[in-house]
Amino acid sequence: MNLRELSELLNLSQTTVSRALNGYPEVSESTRKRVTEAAAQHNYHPNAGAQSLATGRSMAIGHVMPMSANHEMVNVIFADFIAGASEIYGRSGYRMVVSMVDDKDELQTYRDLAQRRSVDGVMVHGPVRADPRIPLLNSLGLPFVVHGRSTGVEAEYNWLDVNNRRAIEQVTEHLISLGHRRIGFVNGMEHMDFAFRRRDGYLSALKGAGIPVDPALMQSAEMTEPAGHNAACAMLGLSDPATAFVSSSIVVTLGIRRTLEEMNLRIGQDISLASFDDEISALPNGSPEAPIYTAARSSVRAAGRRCAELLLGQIANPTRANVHELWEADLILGSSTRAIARRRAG
Amino acid sequence: MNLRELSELLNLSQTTVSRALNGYPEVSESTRKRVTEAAAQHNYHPNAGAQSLATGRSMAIGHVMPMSANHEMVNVIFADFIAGASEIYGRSGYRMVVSMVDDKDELQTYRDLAQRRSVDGVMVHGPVRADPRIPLLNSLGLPFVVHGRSTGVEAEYNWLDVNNRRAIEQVTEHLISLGHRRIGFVNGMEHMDFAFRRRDGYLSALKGAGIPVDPALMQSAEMTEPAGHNAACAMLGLSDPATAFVSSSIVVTLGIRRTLEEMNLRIGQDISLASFDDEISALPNGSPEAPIYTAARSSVRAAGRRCAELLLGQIANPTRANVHELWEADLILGSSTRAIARRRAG
DNA sequence: GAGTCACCCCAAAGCGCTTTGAATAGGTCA
DNA sequence: TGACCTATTCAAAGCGCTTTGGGGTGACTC
Repeated sequence: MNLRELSELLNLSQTTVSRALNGYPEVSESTRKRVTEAAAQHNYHPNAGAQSLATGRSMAIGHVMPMSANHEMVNVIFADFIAGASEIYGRSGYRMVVSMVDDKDELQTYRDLAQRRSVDGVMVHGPVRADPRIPLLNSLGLPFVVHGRSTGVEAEYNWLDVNNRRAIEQVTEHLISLGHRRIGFVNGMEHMDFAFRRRDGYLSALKGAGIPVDPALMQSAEMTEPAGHNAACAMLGLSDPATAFVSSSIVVTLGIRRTLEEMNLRIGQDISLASFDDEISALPNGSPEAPIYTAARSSVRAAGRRCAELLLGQIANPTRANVHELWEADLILGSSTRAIARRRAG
Repeated sequence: MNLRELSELLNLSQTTVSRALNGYPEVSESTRKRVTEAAAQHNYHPNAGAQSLATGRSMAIGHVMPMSANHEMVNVIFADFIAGASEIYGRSGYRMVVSMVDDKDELQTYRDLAQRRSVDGVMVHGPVRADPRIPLLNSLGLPFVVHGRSTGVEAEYNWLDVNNRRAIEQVTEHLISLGHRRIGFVNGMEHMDFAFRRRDGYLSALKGAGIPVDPALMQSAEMTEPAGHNAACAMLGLSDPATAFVSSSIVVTLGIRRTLEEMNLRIGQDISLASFDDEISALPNGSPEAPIYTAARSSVRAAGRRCAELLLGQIANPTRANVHELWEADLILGSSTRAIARRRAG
């Protein structure tokens, strides 16, 4: 069933049927009703390719994930983010096209998307420092929103970011206020912009308290369970071991926790544990009343929703000024942090 | 830059340029070279909508996720699955379009996709028992592959499934062989086909060993960390408590583990823990040499790759007979299961 | 009763590509 | 030299939709 057939069926022109379906005013309510009913009855939906050819709009948003990011936690975060974004797209009739590409093909992928007009805009995930995608997309004229920011890019662009620096500064300050001075920092890969900023926050908190920086208490690695385990093993094995940890995600925290168990150390009592918490849906951090981990929390899914709104807004109104949103993370006090205690024997 | 402009630039007809780019034989190698070079230089890529209109193929695969499944673990699994599928799509020039839809709209979404011709095939995720999507897709004539199976659907269709029944039967048998008779089973939602089959496997292992079934040792809930925690609390609080657990995923196992810690029970020593392990990339189950959890393991990402291959094969050759693949999970023996021990005091 | 205005509807062009069927060159052979 | 291939290239139609620029019809005004 295509438009021509439908219009013949109704004894109307294609124009009228098209207008009726697309809500144009110059068609009477009675014919509109007749048309929409017939369309529903015969399950008519306009051909996507034809529509995009005729309108120049594809009604699709591109999400490009570099494969390398895939090995990490980013994968899980990505899932929650697109779940949020999808909600918004769905409401506005947009589809989401996801491509996972080799890093080396990534820029070419954007050029390709732009040239083929297969998407009306793109979402930029996991920005690194001086991210080359941003100037490229600006030059391509393809609307985009960055989830995060990129230090070292002076161009203007739409972004929504969590105040990663402040969030980690805050949890570190919290640990310091509890008396900790040997605080292990288990960070993500620091070429990623968010990890770079978190490092800043950690260092700034130490500096504010006059605590010397010990490189042995800082790790930068993929945000996985084993990475947390390794880091904790190393930092607890020091002659002057860590008494607390700041971790980059709940998954990393699970790895740290495994180390504590192996060493028979009790969370909260013997060692304090604070995290950045992306609110991954499968891994809730306890109940709202009784959070397990002290954390700086910010919902990835909510970010996905908002980024999608910003992007659709930009597409609807291309001359709109760029939007920048900096979200503060919520500080959640859980049972995993306590005033410093002497290490248990054993 | 479109085809017309490119052809004018080269002083060739659109036909010749199109054929040169699409590898048709009736164009000389010298002009083909000239054309491809000019196309690369001007970053020409054919307009997606026009191409799909002209060929009738959209070069896209649809992945529809019902929103309800979203709250669960399924989300994380979904991410790994599509990462695998993407690899295959990318190689063949296919794109992936993802829609997350309200459950009530799901069937309509498939009708819509088929009618609009916005995808050449779809992947069916998270089949439930007697899944209505399967007969619908069959009637729509849209090629599809089911990741899993659907008990109660007698129609023919392509599927790839893990032998969930046998996998859980095996880990349960393993626990029984270690002397456990009070084995808690923390399952996913049993309207999902995979969970239904796993239940079967659990029951069959008990039956084989002549162990009575205790409903208090069986839970069916979403596959989250808190669900594991709750189940473990309940089953360890019984007058005749569980001495071992079979869990439906590593995430659930983490919740069980939390309960054990709270109760000061040591994994492996005081309580045994076995899981189904989907090999989520962010949550590796220890190292290959030293797995933490005893588990039936099967890679979701590999399944994504294979399902994508099956689907593209079906599209390329629509008259091909349906393919059914049943994968056996690998039994991994970790340090979390041991011969039954008396409960520690305390 | 002619002119004016809404209101509703239509024919046809055009989006950028693929593909059919035909035309043009350049060689070969009798 | 002209007929006949073969190897290249081309003009034009068509995919299914939107949208421009009219046109007809009745009601209403003067």
